[in-house]
Amino acid sequence: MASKPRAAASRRRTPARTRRSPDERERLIARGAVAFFCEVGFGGQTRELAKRLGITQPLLYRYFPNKEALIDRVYHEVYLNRWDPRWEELLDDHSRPARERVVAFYRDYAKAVLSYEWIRIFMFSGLRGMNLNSRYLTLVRDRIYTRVIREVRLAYGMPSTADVPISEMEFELVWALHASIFYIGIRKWIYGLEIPENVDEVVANLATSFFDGVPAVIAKTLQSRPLRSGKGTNARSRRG
Amino acid sequence: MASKPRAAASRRRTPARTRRSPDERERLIARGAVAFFCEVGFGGQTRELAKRLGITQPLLYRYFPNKEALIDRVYHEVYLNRWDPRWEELLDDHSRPARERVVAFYRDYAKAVLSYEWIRIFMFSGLRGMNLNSRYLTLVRDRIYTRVIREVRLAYGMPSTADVPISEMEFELVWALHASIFYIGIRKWIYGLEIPENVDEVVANLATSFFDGVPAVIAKTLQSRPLRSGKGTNARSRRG
DNA sequence: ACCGCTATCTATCGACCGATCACTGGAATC
DNA sequence: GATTCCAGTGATCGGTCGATAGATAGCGGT
Repeated sequence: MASKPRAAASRRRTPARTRRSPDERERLIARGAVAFFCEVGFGGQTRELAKRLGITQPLLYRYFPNKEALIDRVYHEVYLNRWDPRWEELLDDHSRPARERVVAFYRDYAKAVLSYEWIRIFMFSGLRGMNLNSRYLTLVRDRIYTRVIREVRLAYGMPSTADVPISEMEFELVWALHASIFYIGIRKWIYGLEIPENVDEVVANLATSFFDGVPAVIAKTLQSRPLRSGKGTNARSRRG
Repeated sequence: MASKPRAAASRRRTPARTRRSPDERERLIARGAVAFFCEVGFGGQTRELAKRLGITQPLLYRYFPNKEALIDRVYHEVYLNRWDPRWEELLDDHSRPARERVVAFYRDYAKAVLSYEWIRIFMFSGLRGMNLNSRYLTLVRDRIYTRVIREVRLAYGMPSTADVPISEMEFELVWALHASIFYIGIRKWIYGLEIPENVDEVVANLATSFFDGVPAVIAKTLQSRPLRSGKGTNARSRRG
């Protein structure tokens, strides 16, 4: 009975089987997987994902060997292709005032990062114990934070970062700015809180007051002893 | 065969059955559940939790009707009993300078909040779509943010919050401080990054520079138009 | 119009997981 | 030291979920 085809029925029960090219189907699945997993987390079920895609669950396994590969694809989809190389160029462009550049960068960075997908995938991958977050943030520190501090030093006539290495506290100040911006996304996309309508303006204010307020803080902290960091990812100091 | 007891075996196979009072066992389970779920997330399996507790999985169901009840207990264990009523008293204590009070509060708050359990449970519950986060943060805003802003206003001779209601941008400034502190915990307990050894000092610096930097920012933003907020949780303005 | 290829589907397997139930054995009571 | 009580266990059920295998149907080539 199970093997008997019931095609004799009057109505063809074509289950909306839309045949697509492998390339297109894979893109569709990858895109859907990003939307799906960043909403429900990586514990989401493949059947549910398939249902949202309008396909059957086994079809996923024609394009991805297993669920983990699908998740890896989501990571690549979200983490890569989101870094804008022009950010570094922008911060290096000495034809514009430093303050303007820093503010412009953070406005742009916030626009790229304060999205539902980015914020949630970032958190999910962090909680899952991936080291993708730390790798990404190491990139941010090396490519962005150092540039921002370099420009601040230059703008206020402080010694260049080549002469006096960046202190832990300086990094912490940039971290604080980064945090206050990123947390806007957390408030909205994770806590479900309302945030100001004009995020761009808030970000601009934060970046501006950072730039204006930094020298006072640095001057203050230079009087006290410097922070000792735990033996760390970023401690490149190899003084024996 | 299934019902036949195989007690005739030579060696007593007592499986470390330690009998405890119901109260104590429930506390043990609740405590273990907090440690377990905040590590692996709420998708963690009851069998694994039981194994860590050194008991069998069905025993969990003697003390909690189902997994969801266990999770609820974890929430209560972490969310409640963590709010310190003295925080409000501290911020209200006009015998000390406002700046000192704000800094002292944030040092204390950071000490309570920058823990593995709190940070991770907070994130997990947020990603799970609970509204516990927003309820908690509404509490923070009403009990803490308003007091902080009130004291800042007072300290700098600005109109009282009773006369001129707190602006969106003022809230955003406190949010930024909150974020820069909370994010230290995220960096450590979610991203697995190294953070400065002396967190207390960093927090003190952040709170101090917040207090010192606020008037300049407020003055600047008062010149421009105020932020319009999306119709929101916190918009108590009932102007029809 | 037929054929072959393969994208897609139906059916199902095996492991896992939350939950239930009847039984067990340690200790308190007499 | 027999009895009772109940914290704790072993066994298992029903549902879920990732993954596989064989059947089916849409499309291009001839």
